[in-house]
Amino acid sequence: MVTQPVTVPNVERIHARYKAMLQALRRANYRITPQRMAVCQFLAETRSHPTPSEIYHAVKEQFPTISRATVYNTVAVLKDLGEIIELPSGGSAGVRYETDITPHVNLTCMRCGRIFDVALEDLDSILHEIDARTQFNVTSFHIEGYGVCPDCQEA
Amino acid sequence: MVTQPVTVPNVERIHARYKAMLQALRRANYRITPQRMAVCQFLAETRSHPTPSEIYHAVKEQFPTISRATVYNTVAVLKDLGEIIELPSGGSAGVRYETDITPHVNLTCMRCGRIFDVALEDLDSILHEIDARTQFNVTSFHIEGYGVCPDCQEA
DNA sequence: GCAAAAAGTTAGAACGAGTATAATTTTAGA
DNA sequence: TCTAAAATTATACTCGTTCTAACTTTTTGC
Ligand SMILES: [Mn+2]
Ligand SMILES: [Mn+2]
Ligand SMILES: [Zn+2]
Ligand SMILES: [Zn+2]
Repeated sequence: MVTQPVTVPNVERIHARYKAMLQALRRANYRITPQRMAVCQFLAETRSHPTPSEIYHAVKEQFPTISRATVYNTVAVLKDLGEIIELPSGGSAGVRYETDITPHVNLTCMRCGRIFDVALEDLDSILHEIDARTQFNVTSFHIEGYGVCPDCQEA
Repeated sequence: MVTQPVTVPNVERIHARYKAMLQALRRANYRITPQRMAVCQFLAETRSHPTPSEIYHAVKEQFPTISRATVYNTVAVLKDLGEIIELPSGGSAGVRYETDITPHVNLTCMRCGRIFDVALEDLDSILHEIDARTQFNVTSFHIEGYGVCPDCQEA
């Protein structure tokens, strides 16, 4: 039902994600800078699948001197570390970042542009089937659906 | 095994796809121009998931006066008609077009960049499950896997 | 502590995919 | 053949992303 499986209270989940991101940076010998902390904080809080520009503006409010280059650099590092996932985009739209790294399906509304999360069991049965049928070494995969969200169907 | 289910001989399949594209254009009252025929010809032949730029250069060899705008216009029309599918892309890479509209999974090799097709049964059982679990009206969806192809694993 | 080296941040330039525009050419149908 | 509508073309433009070089901060070695 276009909701995320809420098993952990939000405040705790956010804090856990934030700590995990910083921990991942530390483990890979990246330095923990105020800018990176601010970006991680925002990414841990949001559920909006933000674009780099949205991250930039959000962080800028609390941290007015941050530059776009730092945002791009930080998300690139977090992506390499597997803490966030880059969502491919079509046409001239920019990329978005997936901050919920638990396997799920993203449904993009072609009217309002929002992305909704759907938990689906057996997601990795797909991975197993691919493994069984190819010599390809698949490290990640994602499923995107496109259509019209409930809100936009009414209007 | 990173192959496409070859049920129809290639030459016939290509010709059938080509005719289907022109037919779709005609049905929707688009005019059949030499430029559109050349683009459709290339799209029917290729299995390379080409970018607009690759289409442009390929068609330019047989049709030196074609412009990029015409390529963009033509693929937009063919996409609207459902004859090709736009594959979202990450970062600064351009979109690619899926010319095989039968449901299958695309596996992208992160070393060599090639995209491989995998036929997978139960693809639309996923669609059904999404339907059952959401109010979202899903019109299309696709699955992409990322990893290392057999060739690149050896090297 | 102090200097040198390394890593990170920053503003702005550069790049390139994709879109918009307007003049010209071509098509389809009467 | 003639005409109106549609398509093609070169070009300008937009904007997301990457690159660059100067500057700042942090770490390292003495
Ligand atoms: Mn999501
Ligand atoms: Mn494919
Ligand atoms: Zn919507
Ligand atoms: Zn490869």
